[in-house]
Amino acid sequence: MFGLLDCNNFYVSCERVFQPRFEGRPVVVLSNNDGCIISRSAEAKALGLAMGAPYFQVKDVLRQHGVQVFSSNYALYGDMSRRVMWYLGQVTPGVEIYSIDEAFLDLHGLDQYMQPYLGGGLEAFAHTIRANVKARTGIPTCLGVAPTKTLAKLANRVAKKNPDLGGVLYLDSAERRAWALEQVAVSDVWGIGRQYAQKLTAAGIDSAADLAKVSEAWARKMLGGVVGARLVRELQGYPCSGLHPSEDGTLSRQSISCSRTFGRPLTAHNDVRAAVASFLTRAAEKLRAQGDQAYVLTVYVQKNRFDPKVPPPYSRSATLTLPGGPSADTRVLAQYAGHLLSKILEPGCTYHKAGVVLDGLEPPTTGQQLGLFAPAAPVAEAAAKVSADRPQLMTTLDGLNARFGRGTVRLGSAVPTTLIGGRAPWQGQAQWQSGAFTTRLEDLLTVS
DNA sequence: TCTGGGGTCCTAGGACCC
DNA sequence: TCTGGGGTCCTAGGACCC
Repeated sequence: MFGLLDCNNFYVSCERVFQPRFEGRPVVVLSNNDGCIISRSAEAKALGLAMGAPYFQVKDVLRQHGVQVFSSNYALYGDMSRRVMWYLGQVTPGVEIYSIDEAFLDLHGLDQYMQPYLGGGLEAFAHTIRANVKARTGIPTCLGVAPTKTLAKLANRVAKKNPDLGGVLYLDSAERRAWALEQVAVSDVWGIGRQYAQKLTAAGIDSAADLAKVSEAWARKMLGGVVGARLVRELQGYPCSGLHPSEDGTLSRQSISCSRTFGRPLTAHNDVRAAVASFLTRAAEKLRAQGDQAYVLTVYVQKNRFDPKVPPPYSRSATLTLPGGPSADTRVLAQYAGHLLSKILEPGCTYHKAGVVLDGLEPPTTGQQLGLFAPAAPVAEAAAKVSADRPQLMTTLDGLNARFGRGTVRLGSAVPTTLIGGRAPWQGQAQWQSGAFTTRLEDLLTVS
């Protein structure tokens, strides 16, 4: 059996843990740059506020109903997430962290085992987990338990929609499974997005139960090949995907990116360059934190796609397989990024957003291979020289930034040449950010 | 004026090889 | 001029996820 534990309205719940006066009131959390709504309390949902709604379009509604607005505070959410995941790791044989607020649990063989302890077996165990997460972290959750991941997701969803279930649904019998499948619209099945939902309803497939009845060939044809076939099999109760435990409570990525919409449109290439250098710095930090090097680097810039005066294409990108071999050195990566950027920046263009992506991630190879396949290109030569010089520098830099705060020590190229209101020109708004209650000493709550 | 950010997996098609 | 079958690797793009 698989469990799927999902935190309810996670970001809103995190804010409420530290400011309980917002309990029972409508609350929303906004995306970066205070752009759109990314988390809503039940009360906010009841007001008709949609997920992803742009703030500027709904701000009157927010004000009218006295909705409490927060800018996103990832230092807080990330830390709360680690606490939840850590606890799950203590009580189950395997945890796959699926996202900041969701985890699959390995519950195989636990039903019999739990019976003598909890009487009700797995179902009672699920209730215990949920209660303990709430008691230890303050975060409310729902837990679906079923023979496949897809059914566990579905069970979780049904548990969320039916408060009488007490936050847990265990699909242990064919009858319960059939009932649960009837409750869920096909568009709400895990793996069915907008495009597929449209195709399916056009074909008269409206519920998850309908989808569970289609033939494999039909699923392959309509739902993107093998993915669709697996999805239907999983709905029928045959597992097609196992649990991939997250080692020591962290997630290891196959690609790492960092991108931002700028706080204001940027025209000066120097500003865009500094922004990209700072995004690259962040991406390289994440790369080293997971103990990898990157072999492939992509840089992209975007114009404003919402501006009718700007013709497509909105985005230009350039990708490079590092000629000097994989690297985790910010200086090396930044040099290549600057080079890639020169290929895609156009004079007189106004940019809205930029980003970097690191791919081809692998652990550092032992031994010195520098220079062996040394490329002739001047950029590569310069880059190789840089990384050979003081190889410990990145470790030192990460140590300093961990101790004294992110950005304490930076590359010169990532430092903005001008500041606007004390911030770099690419940094956005975060008008309503709460404190880093759990990770910054100055923000600790005081109890009087 | 203001519209997020970070991921995964799969398929198709081209280049190249024997 | 006609003309095979299989394999690998890479990239671009689509669809989906939270």
